[in-house]
Amino acid sequence: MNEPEPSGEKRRSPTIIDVARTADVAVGTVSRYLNGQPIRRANREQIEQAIQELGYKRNAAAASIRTDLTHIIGFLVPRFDEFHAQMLEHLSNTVRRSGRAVLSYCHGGDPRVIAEALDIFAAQRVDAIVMDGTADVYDRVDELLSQNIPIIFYNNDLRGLAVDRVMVDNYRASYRIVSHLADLGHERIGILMGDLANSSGLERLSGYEKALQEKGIEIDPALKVKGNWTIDGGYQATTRLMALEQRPTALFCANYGMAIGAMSWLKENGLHVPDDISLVSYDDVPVFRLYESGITAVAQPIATIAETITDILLERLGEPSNRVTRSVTLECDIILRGSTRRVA
Amino acid sequence: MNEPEPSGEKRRSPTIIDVARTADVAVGTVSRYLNGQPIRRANREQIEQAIQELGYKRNAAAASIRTDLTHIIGFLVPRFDEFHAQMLEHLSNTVRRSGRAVLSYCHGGDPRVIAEALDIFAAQRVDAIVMDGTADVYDRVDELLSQNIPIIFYNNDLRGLAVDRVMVDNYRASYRIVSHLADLGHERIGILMGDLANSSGLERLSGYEKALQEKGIEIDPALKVKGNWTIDGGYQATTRLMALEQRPTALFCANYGMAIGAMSWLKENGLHVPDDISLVSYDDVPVFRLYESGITAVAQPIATIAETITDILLERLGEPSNRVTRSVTLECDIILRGSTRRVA
DNA sequence: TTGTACGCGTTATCAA
DNA sequence: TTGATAACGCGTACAA
Repeated sequence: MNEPEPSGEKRRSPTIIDVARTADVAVGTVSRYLNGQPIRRANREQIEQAIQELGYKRNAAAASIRTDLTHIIGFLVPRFDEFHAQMLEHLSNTVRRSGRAVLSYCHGGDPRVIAEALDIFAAQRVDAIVMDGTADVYDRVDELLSQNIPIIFYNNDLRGLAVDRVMVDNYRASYRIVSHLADLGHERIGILMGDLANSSGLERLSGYEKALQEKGIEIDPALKVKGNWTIDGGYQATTRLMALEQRPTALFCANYGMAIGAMSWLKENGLHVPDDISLVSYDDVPVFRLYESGITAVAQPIATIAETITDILLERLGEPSNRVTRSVTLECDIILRGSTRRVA
Repeated sequence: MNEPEPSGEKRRSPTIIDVARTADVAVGTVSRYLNGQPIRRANREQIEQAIQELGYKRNAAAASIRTDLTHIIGFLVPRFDEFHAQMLEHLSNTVRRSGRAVLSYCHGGDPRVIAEALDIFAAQRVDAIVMDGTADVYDRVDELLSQNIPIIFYNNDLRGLAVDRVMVDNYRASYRIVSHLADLGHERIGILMGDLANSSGLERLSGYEKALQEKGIEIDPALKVKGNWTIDGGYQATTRLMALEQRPTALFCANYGMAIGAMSWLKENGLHVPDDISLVSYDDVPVFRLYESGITAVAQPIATIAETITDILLERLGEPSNRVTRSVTLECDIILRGSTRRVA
């Protein structure tokens, strides 16, 4: 349509052919140099000089078309909250050591965006996909798997798929932290639940219920309120819990966002932690050391999760494909601070 | 080396040729279909069925080798703290609307990693790069620019490069919030500075100084302490400030991380905000509503920053390259809460 | 509108 | 080791 703009137009990058010509060697030799294979010393120097001179940069797309390797890892999460952002940072750093980069996508819970993300990952031919497992992806993940793209679930699981998994023991950590509340004499413990379509949401609830059962505390359905992982949800949930005839004396927030929401409500209504109500949360963040007398929380081993994911990734990408999936479950720490108190 | 594993091997994905053969049309027709160009109705149906049947996914690398367009945006930041994580989330969502995805890299302040990231972006032939400007990149950015890769700086600037810029008015926001402290009668106001190699670090300091000058308050060098943007740095800086003979009566933390560090120190030492000391911070986060009586803070317009970046990006990628760079500076809001009080 | 054939920048093969 | 050349999957002139 337009006549070719001689200046300004995206200038053709120099190619391996240009390098070969400038260095006066064959393209095959340059390719071998680029891939770290041994070549004659004199040629190496010629090539290095030519690359420098031309400002040559290998075209990864052209390479991947032959090798079927892009050195890109797809990373799919619902949102970049504290937890997922930290995961991305750690994951970026661990996969970087093997020369890979992370293509991230954030779906906000929208199934269409999830499908879109997986399509893009497929089109980009990412070497592997790391994702927060969620119910809406079953078919598409299965499809990707059949094309032999390694997939690793973390945070939330989805049974029945031949993927690798790196999870934390949500059940046990919740059980422990709620037991702690019960040990302090709390019998009316409210839970701000995440989405129960997520395995972590379900497991954190189960741990809560188990702890109560074990102490012989009746489980009151009115004390189980959905907060949908968000600040707003946590706020609403707290509103409902505190409107009960028999208010809870302690709150278990199943993630950081909902804890913020709960604390907002409490603050607005002049209630203090732990004097007026005890509060514990999943996910430990730096501010939890600061708020009131400190918030007792479950600390997920984020660095270890990222390292484990990367280990599995490298193993998968190294070996000729091995269909035995790995499943790792890591323990969380309970960080005791001052947000709980004993009740009669 | 290994004999070819017939099963398990990364199965060849179906190609456009397979689709053409299955649909009994020519590859050109399929290609036109994929790119939304008009084709005969009967063929369209054949093709759609073939794609479905084969599970065909276009190979983006092969396409990009021809079009020089990858639909990938490179995103380079020092770390994924609250601010940058929110930026990534917003940026992901805005560029998604034009079918693009974000390849992110996190350099942790290491110049070698920065160089590595830019190399990878160049090799991947990203359509554009969005990055936090920093001094260590001058030459490499210039090189990228000469290859006509659009680059947009945000958060921190670096003069003398033909890049687009989306910044906030750090100077003015700092000036306003420090003036607020001065208006309340504070004369010894400590500043926890970020890295002065960053333009935002420098500008926030300048705004602080300007506010003091204007009120006729002498600038005491002892009240200006480096915190290097981190929690630890903020903690250390506060330690030094509070060890002064004449302690500050107010603290201006130049970012969220350092504010957390400062608040940690204050808490450990039994000082309350604002009764014992006033505190304001750059970067607004949800928890600032909660801490003590709320933290007065500068709120950056993150959504608008991301939208502006995307607008510029789309304009750049649309037009035949236009060398006039754009530079946008956005205003920040000052959110007044309860972390300051009047002094004699 | 459709089909053919070539080119894009790399890697991989094979003979030298 | 090296050079020559055939793939790789897709876009796109060009002729039909």
